[in-house]
Amino acid sequence: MPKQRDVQAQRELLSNATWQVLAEDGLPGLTLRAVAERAGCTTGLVMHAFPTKKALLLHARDLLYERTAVRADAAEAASAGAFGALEAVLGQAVDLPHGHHEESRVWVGFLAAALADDALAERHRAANHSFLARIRRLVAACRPEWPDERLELTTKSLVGLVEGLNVLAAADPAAYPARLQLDALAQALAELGPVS
Amino acid sequence: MPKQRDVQAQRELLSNATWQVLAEDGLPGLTLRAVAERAGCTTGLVMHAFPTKKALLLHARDLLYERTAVRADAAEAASAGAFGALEAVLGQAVDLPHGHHEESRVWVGFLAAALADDALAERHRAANHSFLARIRRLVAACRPEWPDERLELTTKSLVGLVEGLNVLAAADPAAYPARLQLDALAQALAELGPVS
DNA sequence: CCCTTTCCGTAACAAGCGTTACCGTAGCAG
DNA sequence: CTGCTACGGTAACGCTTGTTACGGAAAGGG
Repeated sequence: MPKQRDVQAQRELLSNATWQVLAEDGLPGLTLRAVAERAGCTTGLVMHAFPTKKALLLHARDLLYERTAVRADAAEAASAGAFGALEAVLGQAVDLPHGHHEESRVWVGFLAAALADDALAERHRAANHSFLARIRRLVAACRPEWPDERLELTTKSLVGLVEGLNVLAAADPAAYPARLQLDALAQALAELGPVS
Repeated sequence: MPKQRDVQAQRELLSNATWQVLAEDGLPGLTLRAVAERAGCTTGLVMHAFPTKKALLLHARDLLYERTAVRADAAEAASAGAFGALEAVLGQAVDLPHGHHEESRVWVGFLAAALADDALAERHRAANHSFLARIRRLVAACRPEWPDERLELTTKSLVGLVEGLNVLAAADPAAYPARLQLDALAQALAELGPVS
């Protein structure tokens, strides 16, 4: 039983390197050699941890979704009441404590890649549907009397606003600072507040 | 005075081909050969019309901005009153009569490219600032009594919502149909309606 | 009708890509 | 300490990329 490795740890390391390259150099700069260099290894290791570049991208995309889901769970659990949870979950989506713009840039990169790759597109849709379901559940808890149609409209409006602000901030941080994003979110949430 | 060509018409043709390739094959498929094939010529013509690939992308980006500005002007001119103009301009941004998803895909592609290219990023910012100024002017006409801060917040919220819905619809058309986008826009515009 | 001059398709270039094959090597079993 | 085996770095492969150089063709002036 000679040398053994931790395949899962390697994949996580490489996925993290993928994010960093994607955030810094964008989609055209996302090459296996750049990822390997960022991870401190060579393409040999990358191709032993993943069969192909697409597999690496899919794993990195899945890991991004898992981490955002964990963060949203934490934000929701740390809040009191449905409205507070809604504020917390959406708020952390537009104002991450660390590396916010970086994550938005990564998100845009994956989105652009998904427009040309069905597998990536499906992961994007799954992640977005999961996020939509979470927000819809919280909105329904705030306004139990609302019919399904209004629930869906408000949910998708909130998600659209948050993702739109993130996307615009990624390309123009000066025009969309964190404070403005939070204010915009608060204004959008006004109709859902506990005191109607 | 031998053979002469219409350089401007060639550039427009190639920029249109660039959009089509970008919409269909995404950013990774945007190669000079693909653009040339789509335009019905060879790379020779492309490199004679533009000195480099980046120049082609910049021209295509500028042309996209000009056309959206023309459409917005037309929508604004055809409307009665500031609120009607606001509805028309934002409405045509989320529900284009022809090739809506295609244009959103192109927009996402240029955005992703801009994250790695300063020149493209500056064009994106300029276009977005122009759109912001237009919306802000119309919002101000609807609510002259509002202070600058609220004007800016509402303007950027509206633009964020519209662009967010467009981006999400580009990757998941089934979840964000045109009707839902228009309803979401109408809800966001409710506070600006002529009858308060 | 010819000639000149511009245009543009052809084909090659170097560089970089994802991927593959190979072999030195590092680490555990005995 | 020795030997075996999975690991991973090296280097090459074929392909595609953006870009360049060149030559045939086409069109307007004399």
